[in-house]
Amino acid sequence: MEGADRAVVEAPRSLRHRKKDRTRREIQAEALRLFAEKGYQSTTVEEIASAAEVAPRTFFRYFPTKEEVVFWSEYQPALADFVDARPGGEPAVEALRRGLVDGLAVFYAEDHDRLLERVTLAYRTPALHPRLRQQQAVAADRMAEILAGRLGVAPGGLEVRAFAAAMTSALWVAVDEWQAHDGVGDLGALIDRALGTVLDGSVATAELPRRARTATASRRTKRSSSRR
Amino acid sequence: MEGADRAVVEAPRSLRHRKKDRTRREIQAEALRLFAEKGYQSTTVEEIASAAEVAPRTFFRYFPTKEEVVFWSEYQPALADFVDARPGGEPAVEALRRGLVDGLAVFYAEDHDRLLERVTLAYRTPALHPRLRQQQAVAADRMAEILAGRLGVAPGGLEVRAFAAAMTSALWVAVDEWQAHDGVGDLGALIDRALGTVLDGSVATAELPRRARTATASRRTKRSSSRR
Amino acid sequence: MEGADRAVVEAPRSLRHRKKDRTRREIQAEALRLFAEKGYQSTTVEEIASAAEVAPRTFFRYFPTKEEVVFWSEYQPALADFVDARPGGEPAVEALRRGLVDGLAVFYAEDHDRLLERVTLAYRTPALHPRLRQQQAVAADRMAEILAGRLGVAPGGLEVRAFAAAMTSALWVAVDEWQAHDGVGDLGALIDRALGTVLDGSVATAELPRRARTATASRRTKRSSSRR
Amino acid sequence: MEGADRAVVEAPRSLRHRKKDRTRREIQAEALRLFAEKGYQSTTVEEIASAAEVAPRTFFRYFPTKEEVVFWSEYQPALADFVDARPGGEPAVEALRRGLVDGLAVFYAEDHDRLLERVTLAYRTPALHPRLRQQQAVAADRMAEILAGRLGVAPGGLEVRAFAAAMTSALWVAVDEWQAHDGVGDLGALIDRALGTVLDGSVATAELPRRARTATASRRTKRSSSRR
DNA sequence: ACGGGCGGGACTGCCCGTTGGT
DNA sequence: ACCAACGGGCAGTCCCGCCCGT
Repeated sequence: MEGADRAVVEAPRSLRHRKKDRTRREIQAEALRLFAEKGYQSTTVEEIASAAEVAPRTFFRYFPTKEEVVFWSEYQPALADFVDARPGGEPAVEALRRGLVDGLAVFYAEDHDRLLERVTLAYRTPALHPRLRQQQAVAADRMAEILAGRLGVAPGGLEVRAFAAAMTSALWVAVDEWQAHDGVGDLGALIDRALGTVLDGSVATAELPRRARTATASRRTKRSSSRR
Repeated sequence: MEGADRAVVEAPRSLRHRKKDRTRREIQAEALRLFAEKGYQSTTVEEIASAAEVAPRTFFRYFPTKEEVVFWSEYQPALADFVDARPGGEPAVEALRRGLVDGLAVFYAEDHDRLLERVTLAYRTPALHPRLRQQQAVAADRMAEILAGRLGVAPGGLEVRAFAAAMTSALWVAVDEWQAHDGVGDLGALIDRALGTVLDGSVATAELPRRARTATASRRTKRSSSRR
Repeated sequence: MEGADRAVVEAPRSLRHRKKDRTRREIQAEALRLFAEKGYQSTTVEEIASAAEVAPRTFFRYFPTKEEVVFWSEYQPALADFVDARPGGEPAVEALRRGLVDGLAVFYAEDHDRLLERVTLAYRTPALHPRLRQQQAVAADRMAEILAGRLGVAPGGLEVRAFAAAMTSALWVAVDEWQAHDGVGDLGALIDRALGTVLDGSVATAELPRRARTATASRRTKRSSSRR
Repeated sequence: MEGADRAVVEAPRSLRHRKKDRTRREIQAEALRLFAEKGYQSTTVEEIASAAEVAPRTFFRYFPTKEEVVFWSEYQPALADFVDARPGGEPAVEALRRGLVDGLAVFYAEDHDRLLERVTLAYRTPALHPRLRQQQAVAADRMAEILAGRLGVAPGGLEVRAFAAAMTSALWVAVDEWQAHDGVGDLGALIDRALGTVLDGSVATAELPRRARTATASRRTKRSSSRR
């Protein structure tokens, strides 16, 4: 019961704060609209500001960078927290897997379309990838902390960090796959497959079939840079 | 074995290219000197250019961005290639682990100090983290290709990508740990530990000790932002 | 003699004013601390405000500009007033010279270190030079008024203004010299030498030694910009 | 003969340079026009840029600050150089006085109106005073160098610097007086009076008439801040 | 009066397309 | 024909003003 409270019911903010949040939402809405219309790169902050009827200077008061307007959400989901909320009896990996699925329920519930819009925009805009990866890095750090907590070890240890980073990376591959199919398909199942692959060494211990060597070599040439 | 050769011995470039590389090295040397003196952020491209006695515009002809001057190396080692060069008989995970260690031998051999300087600069400069993570993402993609090749499956599959991403992430944690200790310590051993942690599931299946639950909960409040 | 008193003993301000002055001192103290740590330019008003635990807006209520926080002093000495306080029998130039020395006694007495800190900061920070020179200009105007009063002529006259400006300029050169040596050495003596040089014409009427002409000409090329 | 060359005939610049100078003149012309129309402060750089048909960014390539557009002149007169050009036989003070008058001849000759416009704008716009005073400070430093050269002493000496600063200050009072009367009247004569006042201690040694004391005191209240 | 929100203008840094000179 | 310089564009930061509510 208090668990639900913690996640959803916020203290009724002061009127001042409410107004600020409204402005922030307003700016984000206009920005996303413009991004959809003419692309992220070719939309300038000045255009966003004037569409939202604020001064350019004000835009930067609400969002420290242009990227942030894509990544901000009024209910910061913090996937890792759902892992933290799992009961203590579960093995770490189980808590991790189930915690993420718990989180997704909220994801799906709240404003599904807006969320999908932001995620696809982030994944499909090269200029946003740096920021996207930072998000992942933060998530990995957070995950390491939580895991360390569950296991009773120091959070800075190589093993914990490595494991947390590996899990988080696999997770994001699942999200990538999900958005690549425009959000159709069950994200939970994708995550299960992604994490599972790592956990049961099915891929790891497989041997190389005879003919594969050459196939690999020929594929090397058609790499393309995905930068910028 | 000739596979490894292919990665290292380059066709002797045309004289033209050699001259360009010399200029590139020159610019990089001046840039790294200035970065060490006054920091990455507070060194402007203009300063680098004038120190290297080229026009600012010319700087960008040699390096597409300011970041690149840190990441460029005349012998791009491409860790993934060393994995590719492992004999076909090995299980995938073994090839991966040993391939990386092979690569490190080259790393250590070639201009160890300059390399360490660039790596530590990249890891300790927040402004360079985005580019650093992109490097990792590219490595993960490459790894997925190679693994897919060895296993005879399509490189875009969720499972392969997830596994490759996970391994790569763990790898970079090891590198981070290594540079955090200023390059003392055996990078190979660190990598072994990092990858091993993921592969043998020791962390994954561990259960939560009795007292840990509460410790975790109490730790939640004192989170500090590690951004910027 | 009571003239001197008038300049120093202030009516005991209302309690309101006292509180304001205390806040002002508080802000100034934090600002000077930050300036010493990270330089004037790279310290933002916002940082100062938050260090002094006031709103940024409030900073500007106490100090009209960021510069002012360096130049403000709770006992504004107003050098010129000390000249004004000299007895009427003295020749103008004598009053001027002695008045300044009188003022310095107070300077030295009151919080010598804080004063030196502010003065050296002002002199060594290019961004503060404009404000510093304005200070000098105001002092020159005030001096012209006082001289005009002593001589019974209009204060706007060319001659009086020129003379006052000349004296004031020479005075500040002495101060500059003093701070350049970190405040060691007798400021009074430096001022005597500076003013004396102007008054006795020793420099003015000296002739050019034989060889100097060419030396001058050759020196012209190696001028370096001292700006910024 | 080469003396004249040095001052007037420049090496015929490359076409590139000529074009740059033309653009610079163009920007300055538009800026001064706008300043005259609507005042310095209320003219934005953006307006100037668009009037001159360049990008705002380009404005700053030509003039590092908005102030500079007022102070720049294609033939930098460098008053001090004219002092330097006086024959070696003259006493220093005589060279100084005559050198300045020599310089004025050129001033008057070249585009008198434009010059007067810039000078009056600078003197009558409080926002430009800081920059104006910096100009004076640079002139004083230059003067100290030249005097030191003529006298065969080090240019950093207190006496030389003090004397040079004093002379320069007096000089600028004369210029101020001149512009205050809209440029009518003989600037040369004003300068003679200003410098003369300092050199023959007429003001310095005068005694205070009986009644002056009180006059001074009463005047003290009506001081007004000339800031901003 | 005091804090806060907001606006605005100067200025900088990175990066890129174009053009003109050698 | 190349290639450096010129000019442009956009994000972002800082100082400081105005107006609002308290």
